[in-house]
Amino acid sequence: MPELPEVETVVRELKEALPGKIIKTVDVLWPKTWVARTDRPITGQRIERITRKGKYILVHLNDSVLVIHLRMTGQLLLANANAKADSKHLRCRIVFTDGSELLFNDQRKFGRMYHTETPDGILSKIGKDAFDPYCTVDWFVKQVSARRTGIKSLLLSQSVIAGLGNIYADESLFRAGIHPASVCQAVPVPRLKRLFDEIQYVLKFAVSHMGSTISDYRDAYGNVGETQKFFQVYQQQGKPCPNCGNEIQKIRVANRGTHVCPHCQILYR
DNA sequence: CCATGTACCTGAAGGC
DNA sequence: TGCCTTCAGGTACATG
Repeated sequence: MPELPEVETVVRELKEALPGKIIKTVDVLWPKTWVARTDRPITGQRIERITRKGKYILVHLNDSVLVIHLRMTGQLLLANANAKADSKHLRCRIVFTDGSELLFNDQRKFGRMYHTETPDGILSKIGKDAFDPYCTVDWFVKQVSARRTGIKSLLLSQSVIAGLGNIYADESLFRAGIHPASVCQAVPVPRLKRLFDEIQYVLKFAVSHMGSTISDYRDAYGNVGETQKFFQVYQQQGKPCPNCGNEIQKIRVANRGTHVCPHCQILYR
């Protein structure tokens, strides 16, 4: 489900609602959801601030950090809002001393909440967040042009740019005119620069439209996103390409469903 | 280093 | 109706 724009939308809402709250209790309803990597008690801790790197949400407490990944179907919902707990898929409930709650729903149970003192152990495995000021076009080109892997595979790996998933990788590659199965090293530098710009555009556009809802994604207030109304290739197979009118194809790249216009997107190998 | 397959899970959709 | 297969926004890990 959630890629950078969806996670960013939730983070912006949590930033408004959570700082200052004190954790009273944590109820874990599906044990694998909660990964304790510290012995420090979470109860009694105060929320200082909320940050994000790639698709990870960091809830900074006064004495530890809660690192959350929503994976495919995770939802963080602020109770007391118009969002109600979907009790069937509720995996974790954090209750605050003021009576409000943060609920973690997750139909497929892939999502995780890591309680740790050292979030770097998790975050150092991924590259730079797409919106990190140090994630520049020159840095991106240098990283990508040195690799021999497939371009879509690299974008999905989070190892260079963190935040893209299947939707925005397909949309960015389409806008840049690069076939997803292209080999990184073979893509001309001007094309890579274009790709960097399109990634920035696609992600910012999606943030400004509150992310995409295919089925499960909801923001912290239970609202759906709007970006799915603007997809150019994702789930548009069989429809005409907005550029050339040829049919959008659905193929398999990096073992993922991949949407492509074979006419507009050049295969570099 | 890289590609591929599998595992983790539930549920919707399509074929028969 | 029901049974079976496939697929889904993500990532970690094992195996060549």
